[in-house]
Amino acid sequence: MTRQGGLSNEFYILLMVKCPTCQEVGTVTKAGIVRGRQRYFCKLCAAHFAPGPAEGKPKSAPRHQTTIVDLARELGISKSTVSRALRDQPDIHPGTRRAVLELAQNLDYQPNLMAYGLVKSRSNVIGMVVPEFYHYFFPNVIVGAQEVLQRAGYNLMICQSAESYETEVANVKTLMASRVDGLLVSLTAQTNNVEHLRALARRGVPLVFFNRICPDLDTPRVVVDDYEGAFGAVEHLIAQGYRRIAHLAGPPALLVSRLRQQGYLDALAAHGLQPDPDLVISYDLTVEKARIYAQHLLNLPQPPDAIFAINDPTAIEIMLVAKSRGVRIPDDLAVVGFSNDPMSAIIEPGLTTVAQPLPEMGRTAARLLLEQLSAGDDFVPRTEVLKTELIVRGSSVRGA
Amino acid sequence: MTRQGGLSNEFYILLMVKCPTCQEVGTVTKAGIVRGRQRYFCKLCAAHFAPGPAEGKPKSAPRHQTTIVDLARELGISKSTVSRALRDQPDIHPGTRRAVLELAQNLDYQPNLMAYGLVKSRSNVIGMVVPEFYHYFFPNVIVGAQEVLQRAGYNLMICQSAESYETEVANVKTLMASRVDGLLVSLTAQTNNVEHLRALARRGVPLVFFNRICPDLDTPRVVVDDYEGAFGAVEHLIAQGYRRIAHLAGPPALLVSRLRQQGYLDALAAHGLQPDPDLVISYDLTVEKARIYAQHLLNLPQPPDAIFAINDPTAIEIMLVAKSRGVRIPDDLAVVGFSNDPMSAIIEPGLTTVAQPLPEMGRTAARLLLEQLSAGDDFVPRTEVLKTELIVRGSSVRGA
DNA sequence: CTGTTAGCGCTTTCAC
DNA sequence: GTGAAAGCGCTAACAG
Repeated sequence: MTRQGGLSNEFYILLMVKCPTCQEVGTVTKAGIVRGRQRYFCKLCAAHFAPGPAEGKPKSAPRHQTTIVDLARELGISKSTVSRALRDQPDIHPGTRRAVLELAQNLDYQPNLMAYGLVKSRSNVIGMVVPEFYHYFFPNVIVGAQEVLQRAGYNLMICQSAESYETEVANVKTLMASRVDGLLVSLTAQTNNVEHLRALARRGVPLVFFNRICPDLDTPRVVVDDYEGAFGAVEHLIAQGYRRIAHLAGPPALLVSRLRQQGYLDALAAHGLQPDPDLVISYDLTVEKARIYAQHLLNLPQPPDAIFAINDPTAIEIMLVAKSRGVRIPDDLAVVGFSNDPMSAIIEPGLTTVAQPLPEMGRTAARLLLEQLSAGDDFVPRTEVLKTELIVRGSSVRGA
Repeated sequence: MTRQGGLSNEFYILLMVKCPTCQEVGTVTKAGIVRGRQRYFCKLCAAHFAPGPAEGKPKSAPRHQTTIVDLARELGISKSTVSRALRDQPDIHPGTRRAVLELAQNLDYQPNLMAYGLVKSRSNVIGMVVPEFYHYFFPNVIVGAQEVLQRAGYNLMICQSAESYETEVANVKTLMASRVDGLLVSLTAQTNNVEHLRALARRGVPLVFFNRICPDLDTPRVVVDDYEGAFGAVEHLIAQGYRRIAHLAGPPALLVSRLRQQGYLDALAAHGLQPDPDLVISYDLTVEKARIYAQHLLNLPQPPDAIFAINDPTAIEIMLVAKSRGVRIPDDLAVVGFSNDPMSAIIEPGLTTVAQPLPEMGRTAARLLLEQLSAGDDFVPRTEVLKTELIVRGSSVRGA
């Protein structure tokens, strides 16, 4: 019996004590675990922390899952009749149906989706590929997508590409091996070859991109109005009196980056501000780089008086750097992010940010996929553009 | 052609403009989209935002996925030989193997995992049921679990029970219908009937609990040392001179809650402090309730001078409430959380918290499952206890 | 209304 | 070395 956890030792004890978990006082009859600080659990609770007794373990596990053949045999009818009864088909004797349903219930029958999928050539599983799900963004999109898909009888299989192109390709491959019925994809920041996806699209595999969409593929897409959101955010900064506005942008490979950057530039232009190339930096969205570029911007001979960041994690990193240097926000420096990550409400001052309807993005992507699934070749791909909303907080309002 | 997004209108334009996306200047030849603020995209970019032309769309999609029969036919050999070649079995002519592998490559053959699963009675999919994945906690556990499982050739199918018992039961059912090879489970806060899981355990379905474990089931488990972590956190508060220490606890249904609470109580006792029942409140982990109870505690005739919270979201809510009332942290009130959510480093003052090795928890749970998968009935369940670490920040250190 | 038959894509004896 | 045949659990004609 090996142990990998942080445990040190274990032995049997017999002692009158109070169990720290359930408060029961009595004789400790089971293995207790000794750690730096000694604790004695009651029988029940000790069992949770000690290796199980393997007592009642059925040696030859009755691993068998009930099948329709079992039901048929039991009822003395054919398996096709069982199948029909189970799927509520018209031509079936009510009595038979009732009997089947009842037995299925009793024997805890669960249809084997693999067998079902094999004959129907569909898995009822949707694959999803996201770059990461550490942050606020993707988990919330996933939640929305799952809501819609679940309701439609689909399961979600989620893979994270970890912002790696190779992993993304591998993920897609794995999902296709599982014969997912469709794919929800948000590209990595380094994906510029989309042959792995183009091949699927060509083959007719339903494909929906969201957020990190693929410009070269004629598939449905869900995005927020990044351009508009960025434009509005920068316009807000200008309205607040900031003039030397920098932009910490994402990698140009992402359309999102390009659109937000263009929104930034156009907003400056619209208000007669000359863009300064020194104030626009594209980076790879890693925390370390965010810190470095924030430092860099603040070290400039003529530092910016405001920074519009590609997203909230970036903006927050900027704020932390600024604060650590004694740069006052928003007096010396305004900061605006993108996403309305909960952190933006927590940090002080609050971070002004462009909110995106995340679960709605997931829901929309899922709906688009379902539509495509049912419409088949008649489906005409389209792009859904969701609205953003500027959330103004202290980081961009002087004297607030 | 219907539109659901926030779009208003669309029409065709012909104009010399600069595309806001790619900067290309030229004649706009494609559908542009008019919004509140007008924008004209270049041909390429416009395509992203306009409904696709459905031009090159192959009407009768060659949806067919290559099978081993295709390969066999093409090579004039039997499908069994192809099967053997594909899975690198011994008795096969090197030349045949090479030919098969090459053709498979060319025809982009992907084994059908459903068919494979059907004959092997295994899906190579692991199911996971988590209460939520909005917060920091579960996504990070998932990442760790996925890392290990992926490497072992398994896919993860994740369901969220949304802290609802019924949903949890439904999730487990769905996953079992997909014939997942094993289950990674973290219970909802309201699950006190575990028959749905006991049935699986009895049937020999590999089952690992993590974090929100099930005390009544003799399965492998992964937890952090909640008792110890809580004890240490409260001991720290005492060392800092706080004496009237409250505890905002989780629902007693969760062992995690009970253990942390006991750690709290024992730490008080160990330092000769009398626990005050008014200062211990169990709640359901919803934000609204956190706020209410935080208010309640601060409204007490004799309010606490410190609060140990069941987790970081709770602690942060407490801090927000305190700050909004002008209660100074840590002078008037110390706060300690549990989890080391990134927010705890962002909020001011920084939140002292008990860090848990999240991805490690996922990895350990996955490893335990894999072990069980390969050991079968010989597997002896055990509980892995991971270490916590107290991260001391400003919220609990006076004059810091 | 129900049973029979074939087959989804793959692995696996068992022959040759 | 390779092929033929059976079968995983289920659905879907096609007969009765």
